Amino acid sequence: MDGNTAGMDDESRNEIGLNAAIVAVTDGAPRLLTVQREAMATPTRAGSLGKWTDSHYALPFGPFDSAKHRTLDLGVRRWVEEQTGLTLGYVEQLYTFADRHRDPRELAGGPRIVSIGYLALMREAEPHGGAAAEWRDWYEFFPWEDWRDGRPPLIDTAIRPQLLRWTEAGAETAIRERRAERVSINFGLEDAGWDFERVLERYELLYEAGLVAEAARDRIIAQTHAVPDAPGPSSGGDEEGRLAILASTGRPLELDHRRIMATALGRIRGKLKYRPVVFEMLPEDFTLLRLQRVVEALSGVGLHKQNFRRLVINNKLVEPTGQSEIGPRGRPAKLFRFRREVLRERPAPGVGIPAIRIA
Amino acid sequence: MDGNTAGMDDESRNEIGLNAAIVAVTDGAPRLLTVQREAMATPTRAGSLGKWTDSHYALPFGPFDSAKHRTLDLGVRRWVEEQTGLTLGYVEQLYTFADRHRDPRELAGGPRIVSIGYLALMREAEPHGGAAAEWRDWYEFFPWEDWRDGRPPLIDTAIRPQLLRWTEAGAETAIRERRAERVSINFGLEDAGWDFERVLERYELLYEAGLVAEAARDRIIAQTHAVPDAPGPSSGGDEEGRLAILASTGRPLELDHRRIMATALGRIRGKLKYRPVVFEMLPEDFTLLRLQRVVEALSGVGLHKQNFRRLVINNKLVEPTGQSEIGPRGRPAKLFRFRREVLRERPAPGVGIPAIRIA
DNA sequence: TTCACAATGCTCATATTGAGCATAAATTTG
DNA sequence: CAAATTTATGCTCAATATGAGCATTGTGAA
Repeated sequence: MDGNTAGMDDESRNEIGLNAAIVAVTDGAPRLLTVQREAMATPTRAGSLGKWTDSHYALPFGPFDSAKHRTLDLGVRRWVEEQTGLTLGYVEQLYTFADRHRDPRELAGGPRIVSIGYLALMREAEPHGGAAAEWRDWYEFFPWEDWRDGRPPLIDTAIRPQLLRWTEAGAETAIRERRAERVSINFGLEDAGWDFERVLERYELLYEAGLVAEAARDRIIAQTHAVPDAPGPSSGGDEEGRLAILASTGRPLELDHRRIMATALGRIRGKLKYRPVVFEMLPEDFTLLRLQRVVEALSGVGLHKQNFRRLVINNKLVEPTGQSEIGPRGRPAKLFRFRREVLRERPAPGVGIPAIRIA
Repeated sequence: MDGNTAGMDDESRNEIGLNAAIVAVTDGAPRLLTVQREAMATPTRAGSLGKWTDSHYALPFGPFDSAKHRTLDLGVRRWVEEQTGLTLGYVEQLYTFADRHRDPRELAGGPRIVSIGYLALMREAEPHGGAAAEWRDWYEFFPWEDWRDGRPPLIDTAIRPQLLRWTEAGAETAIRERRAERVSINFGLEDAGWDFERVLERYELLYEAGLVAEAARDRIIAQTHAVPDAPGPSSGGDEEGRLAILASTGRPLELDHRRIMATALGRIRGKLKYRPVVFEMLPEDFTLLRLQRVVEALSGVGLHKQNFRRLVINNKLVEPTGQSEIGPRGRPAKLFRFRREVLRERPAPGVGIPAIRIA
């Protein structure tokens, strides 16, 4: 170790990509801002990835440019603005990925990409930028994460069986046990054990088990380019069945963008509980039901209306504006606004999502 | 946006530094692993930084090398092993910083450094590596974060007065209001409002207000090198008083390492509550008091013994081993071990630190 | 008027949490 | 050796918080 950094050789210089998972909720639907991309430079055998083959959605992204960008998040803001015309408000860094053999650009022979993910929360607004920006329901990408109407059946019909098969296909006992434990923790049978924040862990498990389209994609690219030491055709199990379920494990995104999105989803769900981030996604005034719908959309669970209302009011997170909103039916709902003062009064104000209890 | 990345010019290539905040607890003292460094390449006017002038501690760190390192955290593990001889167990990524004008190497005319921070948790063990590795009590670096014996007096005697002075020195009303709010949220008067997780926010506030040694250091370096557009001598206020308190705002670290450490501390404190990470820092068997001391050391608060015990036992986080440990005095304490099964049973098992309540 | 439909208000049983008092099992002291 | 001291552990009680429902109140529509 030599104190100054002048001695760094070229190997230690890297390309840094900035990626933004931009999220909003409209009418109770959680949405992600995607940009449509012309067929990427990454070759895939057409049709081999099932019904999502033609889905070339990506997050807004671009390289970090230290000459132009004073900080990382200013870089993100700039790229997003260029690509979608949106000016971001609340922005938060998620995670930096740089795994070898997980990026199609690298697999295709390019340099290693260091990929920094960002989360941005938006009030609903139409994108009006260049690259065909478009909002899409985010449970399209993570169908197993939406529990608002109870446990999604596809977990037990499609995902678990394949995961168990993968578990058994492990070469050694130790590996099988380790896999079994991960499956049990992340996709366990009892609803009480489902941890809504482990979105990334679940996605990673599916990727490793070869059950999401990106895994198949990366494998194919690696084979095409004969990348040494790359993920081979995954260990054992029937390739047939595995490919068959790709269609039910959601829509893929370009590059490692679904991984970034998984990180984003997990982060939001966690943060919701102890920081008043929801209000970044609501208009100044809102009804309590509207607030509840946003929380439900993000957290993926349905909530008890009266108790939710009691919670936010007792915790003094909101205050009535005095006005009401007349709906198409039913009693008019009072309007509320966020009480910014809580930030000063309480350490960790959030809209606590009640845990599903163990019996 | 052009789909492939071949068009990236040199500006978008960056140096990436990997930094590890390695933490352990010994006898109730939370400790950070530091390496001693020969005088850094960054010139500082000797003596100008008060009593910490001669303190050249740093975190173990080194550049990310995409040829040698398969993933970022493998890179971290490698550097730490080389520099301290320690093999890391639990490792978690914290944050990636790349602000212009916050790194002495860049201020001194070098390229922009992208700095990725990692947190590692260790069981107590002696470092036996090269670079004079050494454990140091981490509240040396953050004296205002240790509330185990109540609110640290230096908050009100030294820090707040200076922060308030800084607040009033704001050029415009809007700036002053904004500063006042941040001070109130982060260093508020009522204990109930103290959020133990906002360690980074507090450190950043002190940095911006010029109240930590690193801020003075960066300012001096920037002036020495006549960096354009760099943080000038901070706005208004008496430079005297500000410099005077540097001695009481803790020991500095090289580069941006105290910032990384602040991130680490905040992260641990948050995670403690909902993931059983403490057990990474304890031996296989331990007494409940030992467990409690570790939690207290990390979280910075004293806990009610009986209630703490009830909490961990009722939540089935631990199980008795059947054995006891005979201490120098008093009734022997039963030994317990971590019940790994909770990971499968409950979504977010942790040792909940009771919040300080609002009246 | 009477309905259907939401929003709001309230109650009740069941945890969970905050504070202490009380007891048990060693060691040290007189 | 008995009493005091020290630490671990057990238990109780009041105050809150949470989970589930039933009840009531405004509105527009039939």
